[in-house]
Amino acid sequence: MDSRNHLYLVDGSAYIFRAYHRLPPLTNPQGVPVGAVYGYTTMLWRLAEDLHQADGPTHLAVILDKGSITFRNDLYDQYKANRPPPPEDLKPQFPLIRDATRAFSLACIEEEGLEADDLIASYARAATAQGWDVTIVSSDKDLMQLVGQCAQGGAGCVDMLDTMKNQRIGIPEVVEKFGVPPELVGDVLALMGDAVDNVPGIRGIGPKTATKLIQEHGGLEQALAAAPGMKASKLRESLIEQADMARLSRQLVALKEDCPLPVPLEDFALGPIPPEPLAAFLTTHGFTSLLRKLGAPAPVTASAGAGTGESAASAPAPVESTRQALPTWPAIDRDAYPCVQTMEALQDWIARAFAARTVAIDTETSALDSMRADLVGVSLATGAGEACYIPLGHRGADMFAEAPVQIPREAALAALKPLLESDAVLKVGQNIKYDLTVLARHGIAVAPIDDTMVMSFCLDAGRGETGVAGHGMDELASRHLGHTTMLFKDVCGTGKKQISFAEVPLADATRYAAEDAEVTWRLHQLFAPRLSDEGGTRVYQRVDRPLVPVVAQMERHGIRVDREVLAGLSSTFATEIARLEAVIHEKAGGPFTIGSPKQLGDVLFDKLGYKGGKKGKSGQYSTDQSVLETLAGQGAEVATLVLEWRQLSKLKSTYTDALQAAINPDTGRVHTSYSLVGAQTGRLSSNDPNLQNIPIRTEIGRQIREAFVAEPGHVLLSADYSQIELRLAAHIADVAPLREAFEQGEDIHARTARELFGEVNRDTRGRAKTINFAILYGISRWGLATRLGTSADEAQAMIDRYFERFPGIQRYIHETLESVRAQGYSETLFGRKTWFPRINSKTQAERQGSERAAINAPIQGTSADIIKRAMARMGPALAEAGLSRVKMLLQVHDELVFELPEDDVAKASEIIHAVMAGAAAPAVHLTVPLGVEIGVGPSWGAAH
DNA sequence: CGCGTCACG
DNA sequence: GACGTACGTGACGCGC
Repeated sequence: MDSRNHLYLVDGSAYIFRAYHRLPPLTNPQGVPVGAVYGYTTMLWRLAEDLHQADGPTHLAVILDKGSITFRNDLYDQYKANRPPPPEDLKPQFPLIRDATRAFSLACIEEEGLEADDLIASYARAATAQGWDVTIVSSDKDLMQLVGQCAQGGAGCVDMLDTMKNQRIGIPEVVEKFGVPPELVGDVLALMGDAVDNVPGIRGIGPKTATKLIQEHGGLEQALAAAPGMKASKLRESLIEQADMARLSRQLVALKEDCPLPVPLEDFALGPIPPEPLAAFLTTHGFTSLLRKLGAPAPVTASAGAGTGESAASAPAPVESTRQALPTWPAIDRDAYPCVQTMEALQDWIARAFAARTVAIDTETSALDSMRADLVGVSLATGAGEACYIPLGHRGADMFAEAPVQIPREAALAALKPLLESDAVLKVGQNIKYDLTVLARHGIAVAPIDDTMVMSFCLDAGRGETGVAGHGMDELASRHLGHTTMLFKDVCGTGKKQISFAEVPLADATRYAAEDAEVTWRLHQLFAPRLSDEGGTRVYQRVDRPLVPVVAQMERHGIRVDREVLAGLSSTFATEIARLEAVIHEKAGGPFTIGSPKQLGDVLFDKLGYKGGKKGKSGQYSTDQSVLETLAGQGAEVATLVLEWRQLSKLKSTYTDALQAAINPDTGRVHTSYSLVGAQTGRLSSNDPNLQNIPIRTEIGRQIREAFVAEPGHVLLSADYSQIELRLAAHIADVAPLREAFEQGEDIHARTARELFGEVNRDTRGRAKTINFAILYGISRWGLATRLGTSADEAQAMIDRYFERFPGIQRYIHETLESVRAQGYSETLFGRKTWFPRINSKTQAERQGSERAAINAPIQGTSADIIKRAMARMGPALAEAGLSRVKMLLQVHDELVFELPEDDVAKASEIIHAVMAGAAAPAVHLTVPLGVEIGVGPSWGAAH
């Protein structure tokens, strides 16, 4: 047993910010928000529990920030100037953090003019100098500079503990994160800067480049000194020009290790924790299950609700039950998984899965495209530490090596099929749509299913510091399980040396694949109760989960694309592009790369001397469409030519060339992949290729839609919601005149024009249309002014007029923002949440951006919910009408595209119309009708 | 890899 | 008073 002293330094301020964002907005019995306090309290509890462990704390102190002005502001007045003020419902929690610390009878240190980081650094140094070990409880990257410090004979060691991820951070973890040892972390930070603390760094250098430079040169000063000798580049210039900024940044990120210590180290010694003050604190705030653990009787009244406004049907459990229920699993041991190579072993696992009733599955394949990938193996997980890998298509490492022993693929799949199709066993996957598609190609219809990626999306859309919380497995494992997964590149490598999963040795493949299944299983255990506690059940169960197999089937159907039509367009475009290029070069007085905005800007504004060039932040002239149109309006023919060149280049490279390459050789069709978690509002997104942005607005682009065709004897049917977002705005904001107009089937923009201007003509209708859209997108007078070509004052007058005629809109905007500011998220009519972590940002642009997005999200999101409900119902409705030959192929936000036999058109139109128009009911009764327009034709173009 | 640009709803 | 910001996406080419 180690008798050395071990000091724990808790970075309290950083912790509560993270706890605040991760935990639901709980309140104590007095109605005071305590979500972050609760998280903090449980963290202290867990640390206190380690008190008797061999490696546990002998001394502990909580370090807090005090005030906001520190010596760093003397170095750089902009330091932390971008920091948003804490959210309103976090502010009252700060003093409670001190209360909580005192309740545990622990030391709490804060000093004016010093950041918590500096106090931590100074205490860490003092402690290690005396030979103590130190653990810093934080995940702050600045503090990673302190890790290690094991140097001078017998002195103590420093590591970090991220309690949220339950992860120890030692030298290897720091090297993994920064690519350099702790003593060089400050140099990397100085180059990359830090947007949150407003440390400038060097513009254009991010984490990758910063790490590379420090690795190569061994330090900041060395890198700066080497700059003049580098080959001419933007990077070289930046390093030379901004060297002083980098040096300033280096000072800002340096930790002050010689602060006077306000309280001597010895005073942090831990003894048994006196229960009385703690019990009183827990009682006051209604932390009942911790009270129970303490052995005190829980008061009956102390159950604080989550206060999310959910209906009684999904009444939240008592305050901390969600967190308290966190299972205590053993750490993931990826070396312990069996590789299933015999039929007997496989049958054993199938039996276990039937008994468990829930099995996580993951398929391993040879490619990312689920329509082209070959199945290489399947992994299963039935519990913590219970996972296996079943190799099915592994090869030898090279042409001379024998393939490893495997169950023949078809035999194994035949054995798995009853399990995967059994109603009695829930199959859980991370992005299970992929596995559904792969297995469907082998005749297996996997059901019923849950998807941890989609569950995460229903819980946490928009969450996370960047505003975009990832929902990928590696990120979820790290965030929720504190586990760092093996990465695909760890087993297959990257770039030229990348190998197919089929060539991975079975031992590695088993570690990787079975771990993924186990992680998925664990995530499912966490997410299922969270969904019911946090009110996400409704939208997950009723909207997104049913959609998964539907979308998988749409992807599998794909759409027929006529290669000849595309090739013809490509060649026409190529000729015209070449002609334009010649003329443009002639007018420019010499050749240049038209596709380079940089070169084009120089040609237009420097060489040809046109006026009106504006350089942006990057020092480059803007040459976007609006700029070129302005020039063209002033008679610059070259601008017109460039616009034409741009249009054709775009169409050729993005569509007519790329779509030909996207035709699947096996099916002869194009299969997009939809992301169910791509858009924060709940919309789908489409990729590889994106079939949601096929041209339609210009005649020349529209020709591309002619290439999307039906099979012989069939037609394409396009059904789209007309003005769905405006209709929803009229319903949600209760705008009587707009509702009435929709009921009467009036032209909605004309009606708006009549309300705003008193008369309807081409001009007023156009302006009204612009304003209607501005409302949906979250209005700003400047934005509207730009679109209308008027002054901001006139735009403001227009907005005032709009609010006056449609007071419901103003009320909606006000109430939506109030609610998002207080709760942190918006909600659609069907209960889908979108989080806006920057809604209270101090940076105006950031805050206003969030506000506009928050105004738009309930409308765009409700529209997304409605079409998703229609999609989920479409298959059964068509089947019931005997229309099983009708296939749904595409979704483009407010449009569905079907392929069907010509004979089915009349009957199918009726069903499709009914399903789409009625998709909100019965969950939501809309006070406006949903209009659906249907078109039919031999091609997508003709169906519009 | 970051940026500018542009295709869609 | 200014921010050449109206919301949400994905893909391409350029230049490093």
